[in-house]
Amino acid sequence: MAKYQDIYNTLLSQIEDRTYRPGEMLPGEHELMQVYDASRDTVRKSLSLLAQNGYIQKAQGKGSVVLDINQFEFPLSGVVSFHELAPSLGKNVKTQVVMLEKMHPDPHMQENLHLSAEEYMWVLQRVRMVDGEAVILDTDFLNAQIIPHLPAKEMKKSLYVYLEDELHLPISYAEKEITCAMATNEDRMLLDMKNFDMVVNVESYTYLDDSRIFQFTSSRHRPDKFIFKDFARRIHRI
Amino acid sequence: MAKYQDIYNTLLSQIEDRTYRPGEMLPGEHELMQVYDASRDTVRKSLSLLAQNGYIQKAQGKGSVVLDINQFEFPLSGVVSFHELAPSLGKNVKTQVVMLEKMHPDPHMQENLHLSAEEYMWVLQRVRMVDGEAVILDTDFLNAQIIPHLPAKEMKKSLYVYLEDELHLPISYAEKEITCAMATNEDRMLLDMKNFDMVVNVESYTYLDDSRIFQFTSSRHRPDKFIFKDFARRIHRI
DNA sequence: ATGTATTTGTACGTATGTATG
DNA sequence: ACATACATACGTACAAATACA
Repeated sequence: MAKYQDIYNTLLSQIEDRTYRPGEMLPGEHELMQVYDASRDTVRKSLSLLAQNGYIQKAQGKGSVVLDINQFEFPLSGVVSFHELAPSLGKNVKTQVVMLEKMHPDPHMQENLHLSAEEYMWVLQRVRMVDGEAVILDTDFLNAQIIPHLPAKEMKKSLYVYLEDELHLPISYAEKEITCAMATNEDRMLLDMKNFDMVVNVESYTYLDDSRIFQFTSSRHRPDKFIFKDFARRIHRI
Repeated sequence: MAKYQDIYNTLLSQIEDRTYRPGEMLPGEHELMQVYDASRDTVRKSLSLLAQNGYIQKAQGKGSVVLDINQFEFPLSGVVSFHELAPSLGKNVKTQVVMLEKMHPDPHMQENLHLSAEEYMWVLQRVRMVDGEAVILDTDFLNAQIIPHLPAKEMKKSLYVYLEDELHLPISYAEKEITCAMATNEDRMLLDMKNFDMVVNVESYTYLDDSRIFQFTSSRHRPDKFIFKDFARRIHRI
């Protein structure tokens, strides 16, 4: 763990446990240098990370103020798995594995995962139950050349925990696309759709450190249970 | 313009005009130091910005590879206004101003915009037409203490251009929340809803450099015309 | 209104560590 | 084993914005 990451994690914990409350100023950079026995460069890296992720706002001549956002759950924002954010939902959350198969990709998935027809992919389908209702249908397609084994019992917990902690795969970044779609028969079979006739479809492509794609996921949500929160800084060009 | 921003903008232009194509490597940091007569620190700041925004992927020991995303439009991602992204939609786009009024905020908006009952806010309602169909209903609530005048004719173009170029307001960051909602009578009156009975509602809170909130926006989209793309890097904690 | 101290922003230099080829 | 490239960390200096006496 690099020093600047240590400082980032410590400050983040202190923001989350309200040692530093929204509206309050963080200690200045010089003070943090002394507290953590670090150079200004290192302290500034940590603060920049906090600012990027929406925890603080920096202001020249003033200091860094703690923002009062990020106090709620941040479903789907960033590259976060369902089980990582489940605790913050504070609900009764369960996962049912509907399908787990190794197969050849069809032409569409060959393109999505950059596979040839002879190679293999995993297809993992899971239903997410919140408070006893089936409200999310996740279908994952994984490059089986990168992930040879996928134990079914692990999949009831977190795919990401298995990939990172067991396989030490360096998950790096993701592209996501959110759209609406009409509910399919599969949606109606596997989800408690009530009277809704649409779903929110979140498609994501996940990449490793070396920019290899290893996962494509379609996550279909019942519309009343869907929420996406985002924090973004404005980028001024020219 | 700081040097690192210059380098960022130059490299970004070169990525967009395909001087550097997806899959290709950028020049190494030492080469960029010579090209731009800059220190390594400065070059690295530029590259980090490109990586944050999804244009390149850096890899220790290898270099920086250009990613092939961000080639499409990025609707709503980041803090971007409708008119800024309209050209990338490449469609026939028009805006109708439905309402522009200065009034006192109700209790709900007093809380959203941090206003007292005696202060004023602007309410700006606009319908976005794409290819002749009314598909987006934007309702903006703006702190009238920060923005005293709001000329109606400017609003047919871009609110953000007016706020930044005319008023020099330092727009800094935004929180957004995407949910689904049943279409209201207002939605059905102002939008071409076809047979859809739901809308996608994007609520956003926009802040200035000093963390003052100055805008709350509700943007209601017909579901078949809604798309949101996101790029996110995984943050590893502890 | 002015000057001074404080705080963050930018830029440069140097050294060492780590991953890749 | 070696060279290359990025990552981290330390230092210094000055600029720009802010706060305050």
